[in-house]
Amino acid sequence: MNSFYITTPIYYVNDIPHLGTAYCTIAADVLARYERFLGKDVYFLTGTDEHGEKIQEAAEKKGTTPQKFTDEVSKHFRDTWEKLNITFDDFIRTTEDRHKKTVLNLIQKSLNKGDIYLGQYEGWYCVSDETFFTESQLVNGKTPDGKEVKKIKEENYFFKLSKYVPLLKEHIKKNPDFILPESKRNEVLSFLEEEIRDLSISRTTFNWGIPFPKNPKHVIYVWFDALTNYVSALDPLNNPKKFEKFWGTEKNPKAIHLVGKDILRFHAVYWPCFLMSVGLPLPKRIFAHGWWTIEGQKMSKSLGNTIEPIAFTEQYGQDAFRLFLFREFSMGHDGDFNLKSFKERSNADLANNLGNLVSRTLNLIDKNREGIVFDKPIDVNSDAAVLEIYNEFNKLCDLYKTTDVMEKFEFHKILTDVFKILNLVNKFIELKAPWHLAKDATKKEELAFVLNASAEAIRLSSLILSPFIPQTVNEILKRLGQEDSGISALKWGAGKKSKVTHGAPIFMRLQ
RNA sequence: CGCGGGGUGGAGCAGCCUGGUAGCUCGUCGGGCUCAUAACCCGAAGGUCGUUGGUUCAAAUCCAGCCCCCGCAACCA
Repeated sequence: MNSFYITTPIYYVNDIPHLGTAYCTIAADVLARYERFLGKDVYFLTGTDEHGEKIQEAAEKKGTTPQKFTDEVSKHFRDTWEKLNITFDDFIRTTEDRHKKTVLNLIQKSLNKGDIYLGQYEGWYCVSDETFFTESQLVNGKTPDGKEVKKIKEENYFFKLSKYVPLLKEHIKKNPDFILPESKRNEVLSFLEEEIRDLSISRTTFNWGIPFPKNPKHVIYVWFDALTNYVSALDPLNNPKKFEKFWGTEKNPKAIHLVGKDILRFHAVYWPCFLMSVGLPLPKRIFAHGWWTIEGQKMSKSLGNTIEPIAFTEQYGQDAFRLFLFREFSMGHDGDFNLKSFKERSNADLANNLGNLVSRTLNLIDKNREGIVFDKPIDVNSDAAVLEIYNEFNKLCDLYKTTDVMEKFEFHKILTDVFKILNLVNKFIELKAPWHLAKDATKKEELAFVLNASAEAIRLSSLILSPFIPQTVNEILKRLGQEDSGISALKWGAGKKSKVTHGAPIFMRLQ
């Protein structure tokens, strides 16, 4: 079945959307748009994580109920993604019925299997910080900043994580692309070499959450609750067909989880073990992306240096923002977000290279060929420069279509190549000087050839760029009189005869 | 011996897995073009790819040691 499932983490509602969450969500959006372009049936899931002690406290502070509080923040996330043109197919909230029911169902399965037991959680509690510390976090028997701690015992449910670790190790070793990038995979494997303790999966210290089956004194803690969203969104209880279609099978898993590096362990260790316990296939891939600093500094609320995605894109444009995120750094590494690089990158790629190429080409077609384009086949073998462009495109299209590069989030590889080709086209125009050809009545054929070839190169580049800069690409295709007809149009010569519209610059330089 | 990431021309990055002309953007200097968004094109200067040693006909790329920088309490992707 030609289906595809991509997820972002569900974002915790004690914060609002910022550069980090936008980065992750946009990356998932790029992949979702790409897969749709290939013609697949795509399910793109994002959402919000709404339970837990912090939410309960935050609601109390604001003098409201947790439900009202989460309704508000969750809506803010949803609105933000909609304004950013994120093409998510579903938005799950952990406070929804479909989610709660699925969580309870999976917990019950795990209970039935004997993988969950009631035990004692022991930890060092600091009253003034209201926080638990592990033995290794303590400094001279006190918190890192020197406060008193006391030992506390709490009754918790535990999940037999250790039981599944050997199976998980085997799975990771057998499937080199299960956890990516490779450095993160190694990190997980080395973590699994350590002694893994069973995981505490319930709490009795707060009640904003899903009550534990037959023991409502306990609330299901974040692991079993939040992670399960990836399954509950597909509503396996009510819609098993949908679930199978997008979750896939053991032999053909579908889910790609995109996560931040900070939550990799939960996704790469806890989540697969839960799935094994309840007898569901594992996801196809877990990809951990890096973090952004802002103007060289760590992003933090206290510094007040967070980037607010709506305000930023309203000022500088969504496409410039999207492109920068994936062009400047490779995913999986950390990067720095600074305005100077952002503007340089946008001007170099979007205004000077792509935008100006579109301008000069459309203008020449408009003035010298009555706006007619793609009226004759382009014989690529008749000209060395066009042949080079053609060959580069074939290589790139092959790479693009395999899905291997895109599904490993190696976006920068594709982007580097596209802009290299666009640069070749600028060189080609310079070499042929169509503005001279236009003055010579005997060179009409050659002029047609040059302009058709340039337009074709622009058309193909646009299609490849469409997941990354969808608005700009829409406009370019519109001006070229072409429709985005998907993968079938992604081959040299597929441009349809039409009349171009030569409008204002497609992308202005940023000052 | 804690863990992880990184050290590539002035700045920021790619290349490293699958050894074999060191590439991209910006910046600097000189030139060209005039269709186009002060854009576009050409040329030049600038790197012993952190360091030492090893493997190899050949190493930025593989192996070993060393040095330096960053992250590893919380908010947080």
